[in-house]
Amino acid sequence: MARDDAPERTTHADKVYALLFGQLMNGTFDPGAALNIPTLSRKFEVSQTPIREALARLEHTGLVHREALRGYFVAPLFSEVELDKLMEARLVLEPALALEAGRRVTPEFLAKLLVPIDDLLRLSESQVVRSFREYWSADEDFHSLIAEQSANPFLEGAYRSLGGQVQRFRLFVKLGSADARFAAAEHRQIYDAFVARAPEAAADLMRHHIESARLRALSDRKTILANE
Amino acid sequence: MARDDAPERTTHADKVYALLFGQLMNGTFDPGAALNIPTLSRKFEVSQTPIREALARLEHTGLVHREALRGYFVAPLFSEVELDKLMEARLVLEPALALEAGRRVTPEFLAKLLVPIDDLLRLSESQVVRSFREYWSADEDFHSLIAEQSANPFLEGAYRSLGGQVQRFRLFVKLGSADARFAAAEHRQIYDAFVARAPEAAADLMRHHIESARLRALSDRKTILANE
DNA sequence: CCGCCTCAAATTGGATACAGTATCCAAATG
DNA sequence: CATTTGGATACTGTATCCAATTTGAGGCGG
Repeated sequence: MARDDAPERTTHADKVYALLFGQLMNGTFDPGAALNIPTLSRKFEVSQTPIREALARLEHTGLVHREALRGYFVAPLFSEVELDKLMEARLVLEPALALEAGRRVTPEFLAKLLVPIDDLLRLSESQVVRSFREYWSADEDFHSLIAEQSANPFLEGAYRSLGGQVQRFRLFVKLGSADARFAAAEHRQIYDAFVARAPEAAADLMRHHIESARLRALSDRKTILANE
Repeated sequence: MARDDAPERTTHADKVYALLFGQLMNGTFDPGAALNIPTLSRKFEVSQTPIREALARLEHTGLVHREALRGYFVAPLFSEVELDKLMEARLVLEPALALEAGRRVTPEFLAKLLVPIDDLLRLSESQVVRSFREYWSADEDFHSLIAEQSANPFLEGAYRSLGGQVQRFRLFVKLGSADARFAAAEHRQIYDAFVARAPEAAADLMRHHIESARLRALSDRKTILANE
């Protein structure tokens, strides 16, 4: 009994999944907070069944975790150690993704890749204070497009299995616009390597980019006390 | 430490998950077969809700996939191309896991690792024809223990995101006992590198092991026509 | 070949059973 | 008299079931 009887191609469970995903990304919920099903059911005005399914599917993103017979909870924030281990994992995966993507460069890929690069550059040069989400969205798009272009679903899947974690990182680290400028420049160098059809160079530059990001993250790290 | 002294507390959803997982691993279902919820509900004698939850959780293993408004299906078998890409992904992840594990070698780790190594060796020398599952279980345990010892939950998670895929591979490739002998020997070499506290050597040997396995898989490859 | 009809299956809504937790009251203790 | 403690009770939330609704697919007649 949907109140908007438009021809929906999406199920309630899909909509709840998307809504919760967005809210978790935006930090709407406190880390560790309980996600109890009857409350969410009332909040989203659907019954408990689609909520339950959406939560089950969110579990593998790392944004939500489940304790048997206790329910679902928002994943806790990262410790410094975890942050470091995440970056180490990215250091393993992303150069390999860049290498494979570099072997499959197409004009369309280059065109699509330019969008998040320019976005990040523009944001970093803007005097206006922007939300973290904008920076991260541009950064994430860049890395995500490369993962896609690797043409290896398993490698891409392994990268995406870190995806939710990467976003939780977003809530823990304050990225200054100076950092964003560095990142934008590094993205551009990787792009240039793609243009030059130099996969190994792209992989090396990606390794360097992530190592730099890791250092920036560890030095600039601050817990989020104020809101965005 | 919660100990279940009086009532053993497992939910129906957990039991259904474990049962389905085992049956999917054993190839009880045909690839691509529909897994419809009412039928499973009758079969396992529980209602549809725990079935639904178990399937949602199984989706992340790659053993099962879902099409919106059409239901759940057993994942299809691998093509040769996919098999190759899976091995490529393992080639990225597993040397890195071996490297990290090699930096954290403990006597307990070595002791636990010896078990699947010996199992595989014993199986490969046995004259009796054994089921694929036994070979694969020993092989999987070996690699899984190393992933665990890496002490990087993200890297380990990325490896495990391939886990179900690795098992689907099992249904596609016929591993002869000759191959198992090679694998057992290679496992032993990696073990020796761990004993010698030589992480880089362990990583190199792991790379070599997976490359060899890849070649063996591609040359020996046969679709499964007969059962185990 | 096309549209209608029928059926099976997914999806959803709500009700129930059950367990764990918090709360409150009163008796016992210092 | 204040404080603590035992236990009963209310409440919250998960896990489960079942019934109702909606959608998709295939058969049948035009």
